[in-house]
Amino acid sequence: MPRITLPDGKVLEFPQPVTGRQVAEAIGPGLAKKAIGVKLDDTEIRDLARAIDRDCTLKIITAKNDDPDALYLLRHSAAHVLAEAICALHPGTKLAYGPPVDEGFFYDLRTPEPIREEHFAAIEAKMQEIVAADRPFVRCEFSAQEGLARTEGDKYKRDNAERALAKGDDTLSFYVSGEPGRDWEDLCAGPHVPSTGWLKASKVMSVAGAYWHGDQSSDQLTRVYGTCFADDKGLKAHLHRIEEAKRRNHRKLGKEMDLFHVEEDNPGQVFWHPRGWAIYVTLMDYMRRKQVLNDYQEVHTPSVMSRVLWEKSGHWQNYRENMFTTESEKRDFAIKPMNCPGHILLFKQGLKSYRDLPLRIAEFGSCCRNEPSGALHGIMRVRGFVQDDAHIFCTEDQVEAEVASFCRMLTEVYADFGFGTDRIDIKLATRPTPRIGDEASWDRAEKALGEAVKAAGLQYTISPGEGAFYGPKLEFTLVDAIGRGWQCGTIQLDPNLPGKDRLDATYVAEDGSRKNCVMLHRAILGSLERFLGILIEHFEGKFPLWLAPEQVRILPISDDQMPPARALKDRLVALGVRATVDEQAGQLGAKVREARLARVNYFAVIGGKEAEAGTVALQNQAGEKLGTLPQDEFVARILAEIEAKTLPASMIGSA
RNA sequence: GCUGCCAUAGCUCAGUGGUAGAGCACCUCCUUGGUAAGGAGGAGGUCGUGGGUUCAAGUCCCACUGGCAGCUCCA
Repeated sequence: MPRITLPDGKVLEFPQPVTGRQVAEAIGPGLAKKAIGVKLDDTEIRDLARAIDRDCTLKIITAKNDDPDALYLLRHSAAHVLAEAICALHPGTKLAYGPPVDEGFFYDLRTPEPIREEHFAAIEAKMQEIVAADRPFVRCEFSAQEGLARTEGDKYKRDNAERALAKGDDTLSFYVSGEPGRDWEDLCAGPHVPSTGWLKASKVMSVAGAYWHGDQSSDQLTRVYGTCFADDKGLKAHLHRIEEAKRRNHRKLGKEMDLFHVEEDNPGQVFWHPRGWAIYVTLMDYMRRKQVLNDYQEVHTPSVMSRVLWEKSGHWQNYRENMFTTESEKRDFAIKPMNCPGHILLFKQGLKSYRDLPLRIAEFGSCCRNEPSGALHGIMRVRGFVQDDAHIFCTEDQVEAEVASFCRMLTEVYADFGFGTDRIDIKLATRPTPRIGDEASWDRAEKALGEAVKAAGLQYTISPGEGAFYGPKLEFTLVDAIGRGWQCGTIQLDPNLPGKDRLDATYVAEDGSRKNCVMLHRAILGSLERFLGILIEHFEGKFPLWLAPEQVRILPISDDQMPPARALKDRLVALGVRATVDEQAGQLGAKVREARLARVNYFAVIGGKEAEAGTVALQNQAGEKLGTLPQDEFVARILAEIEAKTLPASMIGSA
């Protein structure tokens, strides 16, 4: 006698097991028509046609672009349609695995001939046929034995089936797209939408290689990516977002705006051009100021350190293949991939008292990591980079307060770049396996981090098992202007590295005894290179004034205004403003066009009238004409806007 | 690192086995102008590198390097 509780708290009672569809019908026929599945107890998504025989809470899932559960169902089902289409067009195709993912779904399979982009149109046409036929997804359940028999000779599906059984399932389910025995079927746990007709807004996106179970030594499969939305509108919006991402690509804008380049013979290391470096330095100066205000002390430690030190820190044993090494007079050295060992050595100079703690040591640490070539990506993932790194040496009792104050500093910083708390996603990564340390200290550590986030007035979710082997960590992900997430900030509790067995960082406690401190590894921007890449994409190269590489360009109308134009530029430069004069001969229209394309924030026109009156005619990057104003007023306005770190009008408010 | 795709002028790209092209940028000259392109001329290339097929290779084949996408990785 299932008692079913609806999201609004209403309870429906049924005399016998019911299907999701029957529940929907009981609520209303309109809803039943729109329903594509149900979610039980907020955890289990099920087919509409499956019977429910227990008490539960239930949500009817309808096809909506903003409901992750709906997208899950649609995409999982679309993966079947894709696979069926490929099987039809490429006989002999072996199916492996086809789950929904963040932006859509994929299907891993092995085809007799390689699938290429030129096949997409045919695959999509076939998919549309299947969708138009509006065939039902029919769940067929078999006993373990019968199910296994059905996968006989099919390496991948057999393996999937065995894994499902090993996991504890006692039956195996297949989904038929249509009529059992006649139409295409696939071993699949489900769930699926009621019929293929729901999958109108599907598209094949790309093709890539993948390995069976992600194992490089295993079979190479073809992974075909697709996506699916509730309707055309959702699909179009998605395709538009992809176009947006292309337009904002930092590699493209970096070239276009002359910010940096990477040499073909030196992959993974950035050559910063004057304009890019101007932003970089601004970022660094800004963080330096923030750190001072938050009681950090800036230091600088060596880039190359002896193997002896890396052995003590454990990096030589555990991180070797990611380090660039060198040698001198028969001794091995490594370029630092991290700053923590150096900071501990620095901490250990002189005797530290409990009165010195917490001690916050910051460094714009230039690190090199020998990343695999395939991982490199523009300036986002490089082999040489600088972190806004700092280590907080403290006692276990001080951890919570330190983490809370870090959270406050971090939200202030992010807000200055236009990421308000609604654009920060916080995860608490908890104890992994394997790990070191006893359960009680993990309990305390995880609790301290969680409480600290709350104390800072923020919310977090748990990321189970994702902590470092030595301690839990918080990870801060920024959501950019087009909704993409970028993990930047982090704070990790580490009792290991400063511990007795590693670098042994101690202080004299109140009772005169020596105690080991714990340390917090923390960064807000992460890698400056990567953060700048994120900013380029977030702002589409149209930086807020305080960050912009060229803040003001002065446009004289003719050579006669060159002297006053240069004088105004010199005045601005002396005040720390990044200002230039367009010295080219040419018409004003051309100069305005170039200034806008170069994403200069403000351009100040000086013609005969302005020169005489000591004014400028002002326009901004967006093309808004801001009128004619006295030069004094203009200068004051620029300085005020830099000081206020005003964000571009288009970036204010959340998306 | 693995798989697939890609590599032509500073940039964006065309060139489908038979004499290397366009637009923009650059240089020179003319033009001194009022808010998104004034005009004329010029220079610019070992077609990523190395091998092979061919009478002939930017074009076809192989390897390497780099880039892109995905995988994997990110103690």
